[in-house]
Amino acid sequence: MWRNRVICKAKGAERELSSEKTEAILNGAMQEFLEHGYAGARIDKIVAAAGVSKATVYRHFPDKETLFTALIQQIACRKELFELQQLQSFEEEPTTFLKRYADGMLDNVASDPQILTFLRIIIGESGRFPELARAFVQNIEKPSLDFLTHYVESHPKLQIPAPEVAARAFIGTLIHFVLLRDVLQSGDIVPIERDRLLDSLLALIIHKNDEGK
Amino acid sequence: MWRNRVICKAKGAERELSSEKTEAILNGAMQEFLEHGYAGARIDKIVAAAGVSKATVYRHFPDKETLFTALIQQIACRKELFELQQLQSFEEEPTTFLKRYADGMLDNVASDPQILTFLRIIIGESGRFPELARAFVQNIEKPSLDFLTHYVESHPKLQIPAPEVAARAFIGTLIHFVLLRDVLQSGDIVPIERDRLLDSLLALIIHKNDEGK
DNA sequence: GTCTATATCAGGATAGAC
DNA sequence: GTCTATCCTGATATAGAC
Repeated sequence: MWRNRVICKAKGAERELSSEKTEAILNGAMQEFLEHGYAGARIDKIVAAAGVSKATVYRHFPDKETLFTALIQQIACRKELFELQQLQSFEEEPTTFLKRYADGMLDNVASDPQILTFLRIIIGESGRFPELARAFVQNIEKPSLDFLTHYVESHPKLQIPAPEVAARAFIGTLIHFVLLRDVLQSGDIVPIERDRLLDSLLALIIHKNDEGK
Repeated sequence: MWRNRVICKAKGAERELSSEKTEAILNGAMQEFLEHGYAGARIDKIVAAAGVSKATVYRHFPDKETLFTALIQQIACRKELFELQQLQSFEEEPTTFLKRYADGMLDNVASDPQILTFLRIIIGESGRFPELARAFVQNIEKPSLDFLTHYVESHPKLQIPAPEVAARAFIGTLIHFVLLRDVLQSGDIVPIERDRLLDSLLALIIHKNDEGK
């Protein structure tokens, strides 16, 4: 079980005015920011979606940028959205577990439109909002890498020479696949059968080149 | 010089009014769009950077969106920017060649701020401009994947069971590394020594688990 | 074809009543 | 603390002279 002390302090997140309206504002902001990005988002729309007045928004958040930052930080801290079942049982075959892990990523995470939009924003705004990108890596990417590294390193049935790199190759290949297929919507341009990718990838990682399966 | 028979047809790109001004406009647009994204870019700034009047811009491009599309498509067609030396000599050791290929990606591509910004835009706007994302995959990603697949598949010294997957694992791991380190600027959060990553990655791909190098 | 000048309007942010 | 009504800057896009 992986309890990660998390960096999740948005500029105005500690303040709690009337947390009811704050919730409504953040909900409305979520739709608008995720759909149109930072610059493309319109405060009017957020106001309409939240069902509050514009002045109320500005009483809770000093400006658009702070609201955006608070929202994205909040999402980046909700690890449940991304977290895959990390209950490792060492009795289970590594391939079975890793396959299920990949399935979770490809089926749950990558098929959720909101998550895809969130990824687009995090990456797209990473030049202007590096803190948000870093919070994402800290809270989402790093725990996954650490977990997988620890898994392949300590599973009794595995003898991986470089666990850290194996974890990166595993996740990197999956992320790249999701990027091409789901984020960039170009799966048909570089097609590959999903199960073939997974099986061969696991063979690479697990390093059983002579397995007769 | 860029004559690419490629899927590179922006809405108004075939028209050539006075290609001198067009060039200037696109140059100005490049700076502004890459720096601020689509919605954040200001036509006034483009006009100033290009040294033309606003009316001239609108005589060459019907609207902001068309200008943006034409620009990004144009960049996505300039494969030289991304293309790594793909001169395979089969006399060379595969590890040597692949190492150099990775070096090119990590040192040239990923260290060019303009390319990083371009990647942020392509991904960030892929929800609203899927054609641009697809042009990028078609012109940049697919050729790389095809080339590497062909390479590992036909090199006499290699016996890769699943060349397509090996190519994806190789590129995917590198892209993921670049994404974390350069795009998201979080290399310090998930640190890994670059040469260790490359060497171990190559060992994984080449599948020489018992090599005594 | 290109410019100057302008129409038009929408965006973020605020004043002041309640 | 929340609303209505408003300010004002700055944006895209166009009209009309040269």
